[in-house]
Amino acid sequence: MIDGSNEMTQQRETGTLGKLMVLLDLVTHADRPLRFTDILAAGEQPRGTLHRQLGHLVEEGLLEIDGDGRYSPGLRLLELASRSWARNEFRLIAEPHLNALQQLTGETVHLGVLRGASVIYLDKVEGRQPVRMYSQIGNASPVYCTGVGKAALSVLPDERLNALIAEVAFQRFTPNTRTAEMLLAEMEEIRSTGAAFDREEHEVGIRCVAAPIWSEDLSFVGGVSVTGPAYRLTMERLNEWADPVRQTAARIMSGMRSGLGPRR
Amino acid sequence: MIDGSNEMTQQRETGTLGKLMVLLDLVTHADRPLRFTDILAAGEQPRGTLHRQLGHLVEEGLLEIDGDGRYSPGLRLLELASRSWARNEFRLIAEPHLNALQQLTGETVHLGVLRGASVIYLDKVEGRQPVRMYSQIGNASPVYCTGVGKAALSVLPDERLNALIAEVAFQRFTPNTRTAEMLLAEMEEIRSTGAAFDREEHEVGIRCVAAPIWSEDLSFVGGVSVTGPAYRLTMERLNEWADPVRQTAARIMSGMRSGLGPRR
DNA sequence: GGCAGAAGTTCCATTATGTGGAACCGAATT
DNA sequence: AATTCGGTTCCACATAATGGAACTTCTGCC
Repeated sequence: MIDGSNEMTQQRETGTLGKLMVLLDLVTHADRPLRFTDILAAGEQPRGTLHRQLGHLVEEGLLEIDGDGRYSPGLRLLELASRSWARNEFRLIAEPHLNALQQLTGETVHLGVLRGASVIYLDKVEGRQPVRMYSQIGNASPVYCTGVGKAALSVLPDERLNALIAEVAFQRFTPNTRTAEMLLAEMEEIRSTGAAFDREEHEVGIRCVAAPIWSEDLSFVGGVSVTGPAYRLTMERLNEWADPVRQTAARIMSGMRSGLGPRR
Repeated sequence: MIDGSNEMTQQRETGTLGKLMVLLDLVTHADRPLRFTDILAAGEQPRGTLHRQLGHLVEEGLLEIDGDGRYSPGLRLLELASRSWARNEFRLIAEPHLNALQQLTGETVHLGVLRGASVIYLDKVEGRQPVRMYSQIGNASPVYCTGVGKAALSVLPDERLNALIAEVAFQRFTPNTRTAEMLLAEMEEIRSTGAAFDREEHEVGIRCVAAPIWSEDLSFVGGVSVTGPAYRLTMERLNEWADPVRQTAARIMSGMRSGLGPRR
């Protein structure tokens, strides 16, 4: 595995499971239930094979099929994830600190983890909003345009950083979205200050300040952030909050070391 | 497949996937990260086999392994579930009605679906409390001691009802928890009134009233409920709310029929 | 420090499982 | 009645999973 050029060598090394996961991804990523033919057309597998594979996934509850033969994600996924979330050590350690940060700032606080080239949100604490919106938890967002993502990148060694950036397709979400070059340039600043800003780079009108969280061996990299509407979160305000955010990150890391965190 | 006695015939019919799911379940159900040996001791597979299987699951992100070689559920599960939840048709249809019911009662409203002998909570709307998403969502509870569960059972044909009850191991959570016989006896009442009560049967001090929701072909069975502390939810209060709960269920069903629901 | 035992990893001949082309079915469509 | 389309079933074949055993790496423990 320590062959310098690890380019795209890792394609499909999980045998049967890999093929099934491709299907699962296909169905969960679709914005509507898919018919057998739709999936067949995706070209992954021949008819007979596909039919059996889908059958197995349905049997296990990972997919569901309705009367019209349309496939959607199954409840089993929720069940598995629920447990996975409830018992996640990192999240449990972070929870009280996130709450404290929310109280202090009054804005929404996020906890995220780097996974491949995406940030997965592990937790979210909002104020008293009566209206609950899209939960966000479990949601995967691109690294390069989220505070947590940029913060996480900043602690990676150059080698891993470059490898990761190389495999990302940069998409322009707002006029402020970073390109690969801009992102790399920004790393220096983030490394020295220990805080990353999202200046409406993912969504117009949304700003955020984030700090990285990482395990010693970098097997684990993530971050914590405060997010809010630009009209409330002026840049001065964001700067003010950089410090509490960094402190929160520091406390979580200290909890990980002393606690049950991913240690060696 | 149409062999009248479909008893326990369905064991392990999903080949390789089935074996992997057993492992996934094992790890997600454990209350701590498991070592290789722990899983080996569960006796499912011989060493070599198990090693490769775990490797594949880790590779796909369904499991994670820390520096100490301890396995826990992976982030990929959250990612998959998040999408599955966000786009769930049934949940989307129900959402506004759940909110309305919450407003009306001021108590916590749940939306659940029957899956095997468990109720999986699909959504939860609480009052002003900072919403902890996933606190309950995806959670699997026994059918026989939750309002939603009992409501759901009441719309099943006797045959399916009996089969289901036969395979459940009844556990006594509180002095009020129903036995199989009591549950069956109660069905008559629930069927005629269209409402099911949980009179502190799952947790002491918690009551709830629920109404069933089902698709015509019964491919889908669930329910909606209002839950709260016994001191606020007196039995008279619960009776008062039976009607709005039934109405909410009716509205959701009507939404399913006209909307994109699981129709034929 | 070195030894013993346990925990974890790798190997590879065997075989069970998944594969996929082709035939089949049934319900819409013309 | 004939045709197409979406879905399901079948079965000889190839591939991927299996699992026993050998090997390596970690842990104390003396």
